[in-house]
Amino acid sequence: MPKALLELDHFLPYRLSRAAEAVSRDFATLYRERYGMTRPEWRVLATVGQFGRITATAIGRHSSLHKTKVSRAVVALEKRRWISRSTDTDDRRIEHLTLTREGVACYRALVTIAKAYERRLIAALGDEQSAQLAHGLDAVEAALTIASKPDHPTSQTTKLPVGGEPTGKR
Amino acid sequence: MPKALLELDHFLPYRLSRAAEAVSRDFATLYRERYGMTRPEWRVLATVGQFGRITATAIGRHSSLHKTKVSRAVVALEKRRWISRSTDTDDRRIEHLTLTREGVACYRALVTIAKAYERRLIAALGDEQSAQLAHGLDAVEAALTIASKPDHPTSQTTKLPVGGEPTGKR
DNA sequence: GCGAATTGGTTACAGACGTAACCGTTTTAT
DNA sequence: ATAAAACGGTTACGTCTGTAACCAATTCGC
Repeated sequence: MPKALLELDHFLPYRLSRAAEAVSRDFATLYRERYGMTRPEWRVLATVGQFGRITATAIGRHSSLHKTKVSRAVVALEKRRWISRSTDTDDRRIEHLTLTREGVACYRALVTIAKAYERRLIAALGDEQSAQLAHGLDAVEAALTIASKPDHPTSQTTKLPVGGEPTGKR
Repeated sequence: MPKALLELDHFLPYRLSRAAEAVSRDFATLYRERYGMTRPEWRVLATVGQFGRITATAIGRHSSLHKTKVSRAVVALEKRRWISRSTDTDDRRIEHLTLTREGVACYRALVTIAKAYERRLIAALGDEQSAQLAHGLDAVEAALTIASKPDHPTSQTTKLPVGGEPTGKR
């Protein structure tokens, strides 16, 4: 019978969550202090910036954000005049989003900040460990990032296949 | 001049956050469906289970949970009669937390589930990549997990030291 | 062509969150 | 000895979150 004890600080999901949170929080201060942006807003801006012209659902798919988060972030960014909408002419449900001139300026600044941060992070980790981390993350994504239930909350992540049964439950 | 574009899906903090979220969410279904527990409750239970007798602040420190989350989770777990409190006799501010009999039973079941999940996860990643991931996470923790401001929100994580200037970079 | 189902996007609501303020207790400094 | 500071823990409050319900526009099935 296996040890009835779990050391939380060696437990992979916990460690992953913990590390991600620490990095996220650290990085977030950079755009929060400077631009008063929230995490979803940063992601949406980054995604619109990356694609130039994109719809809300595509943003959600690409940035792993729940549709309501995207919707709210878009409203906020629109209010700041960083992005603007234009309804599609063929399908009037669709709204295309683009950066305004100010939006582009802000995006450029944020990209610079983001890249600088990533460089610093990688430097702090060391090239060796950074590469290992990247590989590990690749594997995680491969293991449970699949186009699953079309409606699922954050979409595109699946459960790990269940092999052996822990309890007598079925 | 560096490319004014950031590919979000190659951006390390994003990838880390995404992977962590996917795993967390996947794992969470296991204790949520079975026991109707929230993430903070799971962490608190796991921590009390691991240490046997522990205070609320120590739980927060050890499980990277904000003190209010710990407080609320403890209330919830107490209501389910899975943990119980006892005020310290020497210092009446301190409350020691322990698992009740039912709490222990539940903890044991959850540990089994957790370990099984971790095994499945590691199997899905492959031993090689799992090890790399673990090393990468070690590095992240080393890079920004330091006993910092005593009051800081989630405590014990620091900012990355700011070194060179982004603009004038070679 | 027309009702049912689907889709893009927003919103109402209830719960979860973090900040800050707080209470009672202990420690520190004088 | 006592006032101030520190500490363990809870709570009030405004914000953020996800679920589900919703609206309008489009597509599907027949």
